[in-house]
Amino acid sequence: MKPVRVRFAPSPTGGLHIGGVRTALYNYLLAKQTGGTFIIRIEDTDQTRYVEGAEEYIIEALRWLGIEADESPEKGGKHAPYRQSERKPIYQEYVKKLIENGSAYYAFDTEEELEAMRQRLEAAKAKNTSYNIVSRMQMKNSLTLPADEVEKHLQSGHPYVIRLKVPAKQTIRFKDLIRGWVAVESTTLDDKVLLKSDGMPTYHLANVVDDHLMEITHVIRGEEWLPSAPFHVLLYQMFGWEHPEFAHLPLILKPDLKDSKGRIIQENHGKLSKRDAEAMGFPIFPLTWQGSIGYREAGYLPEAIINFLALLGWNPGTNQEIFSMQELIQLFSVERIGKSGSKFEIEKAKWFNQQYLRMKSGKELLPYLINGLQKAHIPYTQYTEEQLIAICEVMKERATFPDDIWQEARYFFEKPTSYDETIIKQKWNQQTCQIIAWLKEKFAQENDFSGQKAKEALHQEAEKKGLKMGQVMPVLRVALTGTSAGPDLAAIMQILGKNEVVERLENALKSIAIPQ
RNA sequence: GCUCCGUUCGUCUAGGGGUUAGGACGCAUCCCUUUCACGGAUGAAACACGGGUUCGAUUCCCGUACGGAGUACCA
Repeated sequence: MKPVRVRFAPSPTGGLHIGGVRTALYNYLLAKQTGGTFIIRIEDTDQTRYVEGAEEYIIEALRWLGIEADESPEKGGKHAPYRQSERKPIYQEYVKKLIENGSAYYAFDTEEELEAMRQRLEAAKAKNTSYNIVSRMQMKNSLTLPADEVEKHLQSGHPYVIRLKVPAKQTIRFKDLIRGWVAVESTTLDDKVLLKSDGMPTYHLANVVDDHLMEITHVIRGEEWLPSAPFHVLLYQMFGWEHPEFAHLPLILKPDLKDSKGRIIQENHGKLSKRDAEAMGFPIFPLTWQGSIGYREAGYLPEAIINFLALLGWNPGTNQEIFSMQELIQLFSVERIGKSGSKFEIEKAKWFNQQYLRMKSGKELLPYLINGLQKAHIPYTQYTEEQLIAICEVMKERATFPDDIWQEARYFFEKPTSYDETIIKQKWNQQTCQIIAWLKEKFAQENDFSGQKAKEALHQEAEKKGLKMGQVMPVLRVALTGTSAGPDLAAIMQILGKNEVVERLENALKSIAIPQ
């Protein structure tokens, strides 16, 4: 495939929605695969919705995920500026061409007049209540007003918009890379506003002009744009330009509400929204944004998010599930994107997270551990770096998130304050107590303590006393950690070290009463 | 309402005129294990419906139902 030029064009109206991330990802993958160019363009033509910091946030969020632009407002590029608000004169220049060739016209109607028109048409039970080929002849615009009056309005600074003059009886066809041929009758289209009264372009104008000027070859965007694609095709036609390829991505849908067993409590439909995500307890933004926790802060790894998102609507046709960004770049293809929306099931994302967590070495996990401990104000200076790495190694198999490493094993950092009652009731007795006491003495005298040796010693002693491992190991575990579950005891003792082990055994012997 | 789009296990999906309809997540059972987790094995679980076309349709065509998106001087 020839090198493509694609763009991700968000509005800086808030945090970057996870659906937007997937759109950016697909664009990025195609660009990198073809040796093409991935552009970030900021669509900030609605000044009323502009949010301070949103643009920086979007760039930073994509960067965290490993999606870096080749051309962007930050980086620049041969088609700068990449912020639409800075391109205002360009749109005005181009829309003039449309006026000149009769493809667009001035409209002077006030908001009240537009509302009146809608109500009139609704009352008349009209099928189409929009400003269109029929209704425009009743309105105040350069099609109905005499030329001199139009001129007068324009000169006097009377507010106006420029509207697209949708042609009569034309079938607009275009081929969508995902959906195939889409056809719409021009009669059903309305005369969209191209230039707003504040002189800013609407999405439709800005998008077409910029995509053409920036030599975009493939427009890959969400399905919510499919209904307006005919307008864009029309605009390309009117400008006398060839339109880029279109690919409209299926939507990401909200998941059903489920209980802990995965049974559906409530079936949900519709586009995933921030509200839904927050109500169901999973992030919607990559990074925390204005109090809404991000995937990063919730403990998701960027590789996992990328992998999960890549497979939400696309698949390579094989049974492979785990993909690095490099593999995705190699394997991605627009043809293999599905047509229907995908429900966003966070359980699968967690599974990916677990997979990627396990692939990391203890050393790679160390910063996550330290960060988590610091945040929770849990002291850890009693351990060397090697010991902390060993904790990561031993815990990562049973963790989904980095914080699980210490949350599932607090006993590494704090001596047990209570002991699992079930185990105590079942196995804490005269005999096992004796063994623990014996072990304590033995370890205390040991010069060359090791977890493995300690475990073996226990093994032998238990055998001598005619006890099974199943009777004595849980007792040792509960004495050492207070819990009944966790990693191999030899590993735990190794990390804890001789003194700590002896001390904890002593504490246990003192504080646990033998049940009657 | 109108326009456009869609529909394979609960979910993400593979497949495609003749298949025991495949995989993954989740769920269940068993094995491994001192335990939890990991791992392994097994299981329950799907072609929305109705008409065509055809020797044969889940696959192709047409309807219906259901779902979604759009319908702003928002993107």
